[in-house]
Amino acid sequence: MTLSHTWDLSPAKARILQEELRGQVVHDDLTTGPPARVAGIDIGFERNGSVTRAAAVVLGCPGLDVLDTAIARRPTRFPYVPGLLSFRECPAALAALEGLTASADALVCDGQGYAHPRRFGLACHLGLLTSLPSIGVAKSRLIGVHEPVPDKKGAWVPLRDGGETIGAVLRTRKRVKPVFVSVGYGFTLARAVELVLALTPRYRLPETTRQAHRLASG
DNA sequence: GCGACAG
DNA sequence: ATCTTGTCGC
Repeated sequence: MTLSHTWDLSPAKARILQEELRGQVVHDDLTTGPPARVAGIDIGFERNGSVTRAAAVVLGCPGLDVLDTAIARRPTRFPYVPGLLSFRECPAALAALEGLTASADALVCDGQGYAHPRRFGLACHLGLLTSLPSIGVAKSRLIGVHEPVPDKKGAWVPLRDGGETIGAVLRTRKRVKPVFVSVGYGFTLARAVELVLALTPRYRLPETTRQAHRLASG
C-alpha cells in the first residue's frame, strides 16, 4: 500500500485529503519501550521564502547526544495556511528524513499532531508517511481550550476541543511558557508527554528541535 | 460579519 | 517562518 500522494494541490483539496488520511493514523502505542534514538525535524526558509530548508537530527536517549544529521532543500510550493502546515513543510521534511543514515524509534515534530481542526496536523502526516511513531510539540496553540498550567516543571493540563482531549499543555520549565504536545502516529498522549520531558532537561523546547534548529541556522 | 489562526 | 539589539529578570 503506497501512501505517497501529490503535493501539488489546492487548499480545498488538501483539506479533503486530510479527512481521508486521518482514518489511517494509528493511535495505539507502537513504541517498544523508551525510545533509544529520537529524530527531530525543523523547517526554515531561504531565498525570500522561495526555498524550504529542512534539517533532521537523531539523538541518542537518554544521553541526548547527536548521532546523525541531514539537511534538504526543496522549492516552496504551498503557502502558509493555518491547518494546512504539513502541505508546506512535508516535501522538504521527508527529504531530510530520508537523508538520515541512523534509524530512529520516534520522531518529534515542530507543530501540532492530533490537536488540529481535522485531527491531522503535521506530526500525524509525517508519522503516517514515514511509519515512524511521532508526536507534535508546538510553541503555540492552534485550536483547543485549557485551564492554567501549574508553574512547575512537568505539570500539564489537558488541551480540549468539543469535550475531547486533543493534547496536553506542558510546562517543560518553571516560569517559562508551556508547550502544546499532541500525538502524531503510534503514540499515546501519556507517552508523548513522557518523551517530551525526557528531551527537555534544561530548555523549553525538546533537544531534538533545538538541535535541528541550530543545524539549520548557524 | 467579526475574530482566530501550528510555522 | 522572517526582518533584528539590547535588555530585563531569574
